Amino acid sequence: MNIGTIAAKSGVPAKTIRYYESIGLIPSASRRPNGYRDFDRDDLQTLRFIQHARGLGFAVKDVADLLALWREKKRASSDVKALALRHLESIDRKIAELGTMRRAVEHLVHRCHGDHRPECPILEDLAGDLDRA
Amino acid sequence: MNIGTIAAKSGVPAKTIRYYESIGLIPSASRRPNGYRDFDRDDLQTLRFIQHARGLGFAVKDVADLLALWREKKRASSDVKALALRHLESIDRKIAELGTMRRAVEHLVHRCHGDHRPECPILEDLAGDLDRA
DNA sequence: TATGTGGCTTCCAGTCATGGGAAGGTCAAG
DNA sequence: CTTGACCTTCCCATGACTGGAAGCCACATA
Repeated sequence: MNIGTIAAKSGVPAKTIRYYESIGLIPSASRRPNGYRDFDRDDLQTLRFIQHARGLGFAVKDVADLLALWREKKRASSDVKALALRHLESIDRKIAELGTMRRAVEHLVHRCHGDHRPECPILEDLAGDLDRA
Repeated sequence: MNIGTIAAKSGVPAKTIRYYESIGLIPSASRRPNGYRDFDRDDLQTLRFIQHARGLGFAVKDVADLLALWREKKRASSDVKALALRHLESIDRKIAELGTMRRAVEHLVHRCHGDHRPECPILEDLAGDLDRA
């Protein structure tokens, strides 16, 4: 299977597959006599695994750990769960941060008339009071 | 005012201030005979403005636009509001995306026993069914 | 057989918003 | 006079790719 084929089947762009190979996330694909990479069904399954994990927001480093766990038949599911829980917490932190921003921005937006006049509470708030802090 | 002083007063690290100067977000600071940058109260106000806007999640490019609007006395507040609304929408998109991830990850976490055994629904789900798609 | 098109290869650079650290000049205190 | 805390410029690294150049390879058509 050429890289373009496995890219289409896995949803991972060819460019990204080469990148994953270069950082060691996936093993180096075997080569045909003409130098082209040659992928098989195992590679496809690995790339789909990666694609799913990335889609859930796992960092590439975490995906590497998940792949190792996946291949390790003597793994403890607690290790997988711990990794996923850490990820869940990091998602929650990001959501909380965005929520704080969202409320602040929305508050500003609501106070701004949004017409042809220059007066704007958004800019006034951003400017703040020079003698305040 | 030396860069370290304005860094402390604005909350923007000295390193970042030099970077902002290099990309033209702030004007080039004047220099003392010894080559040190010399900042004044206007610079401090500008950096505080930037710091607030960045804290609300505005991209540096957007901050540049906000700064231009701030300095433009003949601005229309509708331009400021439009920019803020676009930002609000981008925040909402990110929150929605993270929310989707959160639900999926949480679902997996709940189904995983998390003990010494290797069976793990998280890995099974990530692996998917090779003959499915 | 020549030519075109598309796929494959490697390598370099850019993205975004910094942070780290090296090499070297400056300044105030002890 | 030497320390230590500043300041300067410069280049490299981050994360996770993406774009593009230069050049080979494969196959279909004229």
